[in-house]
Amino acid sequence: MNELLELLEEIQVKLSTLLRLDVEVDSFEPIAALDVSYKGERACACAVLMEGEELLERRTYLSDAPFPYVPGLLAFREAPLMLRALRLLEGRPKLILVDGHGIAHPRGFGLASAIGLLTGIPTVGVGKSILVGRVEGSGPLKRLVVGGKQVGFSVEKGRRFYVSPGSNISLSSVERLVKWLGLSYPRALKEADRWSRECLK
DNA sequence: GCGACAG
DNA sequence: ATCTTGTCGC
Ligand SMILES: [Mg+2]
Repeated sequence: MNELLELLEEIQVKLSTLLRLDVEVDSFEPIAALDVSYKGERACACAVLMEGEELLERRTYLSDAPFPYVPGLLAFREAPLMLRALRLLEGRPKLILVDGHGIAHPRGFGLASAIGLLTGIPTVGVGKSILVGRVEGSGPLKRLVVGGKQVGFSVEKGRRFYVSPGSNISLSSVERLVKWLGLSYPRALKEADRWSRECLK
């Protein structure tokens, strides 16, 4: 089984070379958000679509968790479910927020990167804690650095969270997005979290 | 070898 | 992520 995990890690290393991190994105809406909740082996992925403060759509997809949780390999557990929920959306998001990191990952290929590569849509990873890297700088918007290179931001406004590009979007665009969000945790992700949990009750 | 380790 | 009740504070 360790061989399988090593194989999956090698796949991440190769796929990371296919990421597009030079795309300037200036239009973020309609914006989608993805999250997954669990109840034993049962899993529920939720995709929401928002425009301003209006929740345009809310779709959920239920199934059994296809893969266990292994730090660094979260994409193999949640991406398949998130993609199914995403496909249920009728509207087309200009950007997707994912509950989990983007390139702020040991091999530069987190959950948000997988979603971005598989959809071609700009994706941004939003984590509530650090998987890899350290925070540098000061102020409410700090730099998240890995191996001397900035891979994202540490955002502070009440609760602290970490943001990094998934794919199809540049680091500078992510910075503009964070400022556009007013440095606060995205309402869309709160909705996705709430409803993914709700559908398991 | 030991500790860290998204959700 | 989930397990879980009350409790401190705005
Ligand atoms: Mg979540």
